[in-house]
Amino acid sequence: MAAIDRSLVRALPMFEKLSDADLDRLLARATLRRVPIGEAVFEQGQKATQFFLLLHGRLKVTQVTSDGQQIIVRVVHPGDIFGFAKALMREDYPGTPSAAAESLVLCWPTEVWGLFVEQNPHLAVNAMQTIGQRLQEAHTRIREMATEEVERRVAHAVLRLIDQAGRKEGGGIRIDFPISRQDIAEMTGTTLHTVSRILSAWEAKGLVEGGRQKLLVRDAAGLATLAEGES
Amino acid sequence: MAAIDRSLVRALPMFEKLSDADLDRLLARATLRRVPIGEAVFEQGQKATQFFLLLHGRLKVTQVTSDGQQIIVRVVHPGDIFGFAKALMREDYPGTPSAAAESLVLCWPTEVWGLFVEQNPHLAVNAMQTIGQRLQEAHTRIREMATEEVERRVAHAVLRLIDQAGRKEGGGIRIDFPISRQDIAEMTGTTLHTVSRILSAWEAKGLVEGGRQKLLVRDAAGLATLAEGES
DNA sequence: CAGCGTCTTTGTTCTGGCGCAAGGATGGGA
DNA sequence: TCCCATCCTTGCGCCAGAACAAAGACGCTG
Repeated sequence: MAAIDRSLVRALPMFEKLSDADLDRLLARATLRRVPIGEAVFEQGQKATQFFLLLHGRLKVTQVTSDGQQIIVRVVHPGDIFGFAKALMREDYPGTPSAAAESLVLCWPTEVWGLFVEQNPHLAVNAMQTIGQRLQEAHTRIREMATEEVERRVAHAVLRLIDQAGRKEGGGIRIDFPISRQDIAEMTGTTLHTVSRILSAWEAKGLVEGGRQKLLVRDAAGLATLAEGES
Repeated sequence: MAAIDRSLVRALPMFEKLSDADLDRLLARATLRRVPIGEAVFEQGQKATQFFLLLHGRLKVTQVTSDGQQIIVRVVHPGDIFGFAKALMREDYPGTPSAAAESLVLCWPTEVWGLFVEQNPHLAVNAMQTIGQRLQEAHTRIREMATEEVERRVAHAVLRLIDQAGRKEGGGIRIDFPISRQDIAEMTGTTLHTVSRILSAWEAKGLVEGGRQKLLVRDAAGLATLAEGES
């Protein structure tokens, strides 16, 4: 399993209250895995045998419908745990997380989840809060999809992205991993064509600056205004 | 706080592994509240001071957008816990649960949540599974809203309803609480007009039977076929 | 640096379902 | 019993955005 970078793990809020001994015990059960761009950590429908923690990189979790349509359910950022289906009483993984950027993942066998939570109550509480936040986010998205039109949904999605994965750059905020129009379309329930048109319009207004698999937000405030309604 | 019907509580899966003594300790901190039709247990945005368990009846949880649009985020069924925002690190309630049918609710102050989980690990695990299931459901809904057209979404929503709140009745399955076209519209992200049209069409095909705030599903299988695609 | 696959842009056509409008049914309350 | 508040149905016009189509642009590979 090679050397697991303890400082990376230590820095995560989820583990900050853990004793060194407990942390070591956890890490002893873990394996480290490098995931190159495009590769999946596991596949939707596969039996859940492990759960994971993203140390570095970026994953997009997709679900495929029976008729082949694909959507992006969420984006996994460094420090997030994912794939803990077993803890939720599921036998299989509900989605496929694939690497949008070169990623580094910690893997534990599902049996360790018990250790994870029993031995250390914060972790359980923390995990619950995490899921709780995701639930909120999901509800927000449902509300957006139900009530807002496409342009506002895209604006919201982009704002969320720069919030979660924004890096300051001369004259704006860049989304810090490769993301295509298609991806944004799958996050907002529309088509890449429509997204492209919208981004072009925004670029003309000086709100953003596009590029192949790139997006730089020039005027986050303007975008927020747009997202909130009155265009 | 009057007499809390212990048999009602005992029957819930969430508490089945709890000792009588522990159960009593929990119930000692609870208050019982009757919620008449149309009334809200609490309001969206209100500070979270309590969490709840629905003993009897039916609640629909709505969220209102800044521009006044309303959607139904979920339906609370007997045995479900709800409004535990504090456990998820939120200060306020994210939605408004109002009674679709005369309801009976157990209320605990948020401080008791600690007791709830620490004293009894199953409860924590159970709560987490519950949230996990909701998260799944939410993702399913997101996927549906993103990829399916209105008729299929409505079909899915109705199927979920008869699954969660169906009561057998001569020649079909009835949704066991008052539900309007408007409600279904708010669950599927459409308008009551469209829902009405769809239900009329279904009625003509012999799939369902409508009525004021009523819905009887005559042919669940047919509906399922419709929901899955090939019309 | 030429070739190719992937990603993006932009135009045109077409349609699901929303907005608007009007009328009809149902049940509860006085 | 009648009235009134809700709730439901149905018709019609319109438009956001999907579907279809076809070029362009970028960047990687050999």
